[in-house]
Amino acid sequence: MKQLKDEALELIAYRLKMLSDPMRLKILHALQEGEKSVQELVQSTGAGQANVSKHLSLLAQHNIVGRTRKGLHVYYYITDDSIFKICDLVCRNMEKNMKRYSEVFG
Amino acid sequence: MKQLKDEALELIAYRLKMLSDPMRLKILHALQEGEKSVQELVQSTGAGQANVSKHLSLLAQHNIVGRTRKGLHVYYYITDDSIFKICDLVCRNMEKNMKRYSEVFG
DNA sequence: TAACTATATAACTATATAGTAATTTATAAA
DNA sequence: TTTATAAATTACTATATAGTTATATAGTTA
Repeated sequence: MKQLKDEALELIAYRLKMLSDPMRLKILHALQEGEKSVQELVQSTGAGQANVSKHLSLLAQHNIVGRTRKGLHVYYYITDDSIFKICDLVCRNMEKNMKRYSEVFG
Repeated sequence: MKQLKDEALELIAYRLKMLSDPMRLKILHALQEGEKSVQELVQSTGAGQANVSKHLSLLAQHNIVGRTRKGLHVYYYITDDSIFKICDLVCRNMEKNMKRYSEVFG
């Protein structure tokens, strides 16, 4: 087993924290279709513009998304696909738990 | 692409939140060696007893760890191995970013 | 029973952060 | 230039939670 230093654990935790917010996941899920402007994301998520911008800034800082300006619009796109693998893992495990739960309790 | 409902995103986020804390990761990492008592975890993590207990309760609520009492001691063990796959994914991606960073900035 | 040990819980403090409203910055077009 | 629009930032509020101290609970042994 690999011995992880405290510092490494902090980095991992900090990165996972990026993914542990429903609105950020919603944004990332929307970006899975392809790059989108902030406005488009505001519409598709139903969140406020400032809020979406802030989340996107965070995600960009962590190299989870990238940005390109095209005229007035700034388009964001996903640069780290591992996000979706992580979500899949979580989903599969939740399903497994549900299944076990229903087996035990009928 | 699978369309995820808001509720599903909240569940995923809530679960990932469990993994987005350094101390919890430290505890889980220690448990990777095998089941451990609260006391042992207090020692190996250097955290306070109440703090460790609280984190373990949270992890147990989310079916990430299980517990067995043996006399005075309560032993915790991991029930959800996907945690480590998730951490591996995060680690690998951080390495990739580091590499890219050093390529760009020397 | 009483005394002791391990764990859990309650109450509290301090901190982090999601969301919002208002403002600023950046770009485009009239 | 002025006007308009998109995005980012600032300042603020409200909430959640990590950590701590003190206490309660659960189990063991004398």
